[in-house]
Amino acid sequence: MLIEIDYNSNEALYLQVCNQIILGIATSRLSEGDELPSVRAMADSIGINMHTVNKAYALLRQEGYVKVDRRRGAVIAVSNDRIGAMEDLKEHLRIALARSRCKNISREEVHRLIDEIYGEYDREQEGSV
Amino acid sequence: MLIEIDYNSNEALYLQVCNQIILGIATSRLSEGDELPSVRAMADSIGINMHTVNKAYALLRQEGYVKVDRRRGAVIAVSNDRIGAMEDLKEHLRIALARSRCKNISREEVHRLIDEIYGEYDREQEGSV
DNA sequence: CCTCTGTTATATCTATTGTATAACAGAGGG
DNA sequence: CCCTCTGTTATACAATAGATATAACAGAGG
Repeated sequence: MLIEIDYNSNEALYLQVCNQIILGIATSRLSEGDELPSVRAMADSIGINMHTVNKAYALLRQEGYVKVDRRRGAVIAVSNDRIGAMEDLKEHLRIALARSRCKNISREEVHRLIDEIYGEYDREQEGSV
Repeated sequence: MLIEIDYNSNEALYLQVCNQIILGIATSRLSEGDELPSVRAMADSIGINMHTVNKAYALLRQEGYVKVDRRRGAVIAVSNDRIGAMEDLKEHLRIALARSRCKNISREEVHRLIDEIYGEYDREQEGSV
């Protein structure tokens, strides 16, 4: 899977890598059991340091998106800790929705936006694998 | 309005201040025209440095939640740049929903969560002012 | 004039981020 | 058995962000 780094973004490099892989899983461009490139290969291909990729992989493992074999490297393996994920999402939404509520974005508009994003996920899903 | 700092959080102090004020506006504990304490008074009351509060206020101004008079200090004044707010929300949701989708949280559950959070906003709204 | 406001300029310290070089242990292939 | 690849760890270094501290400035008002 292609990872693209935005150097103009104020988001840390290792988080960009992390998030793009999670997006890859959500859109089924990456599936359970798929192997990620080695930290060195990934670092080479996107032109950043090995340790930065290693930090991203370690975070992905900690958050339950990959498991790591000594030989196979990082393998997509999503743990289903639904309760924790639900709490994390709620905490994020609490502040994100507060911002949009201040800006007069209605609950219905948020619902529509959710559906729109899920639509994007499904659309990307078809053109892959 | 009472601001509470969580020193165990990994969120920056100035962001905690910023977010709690935005939550205050969303729940109508703060209303258009209300004056925030001066940066020095706020810093004193929550036990942090003046510059940290100043950074929070500057960010609130930049994101369009307050205006600043030389004499009155920071005053709640929400700009309604709906388009920008919508884009920001979408960008945040794209990655947040990807995470929850990986953890098998359904679109319907997200919709329910949205309503639940809006319920919290409305409930807090009644017991204030 | 004195006081309060946000703002700015320094300086200092710590933590985070990113890069760099190097080495280690385990697993597999020739 | 050796060579190579894997993640992992240990350093070191530079740059940036976060938080504190002291100090001063200009504007507005009593």
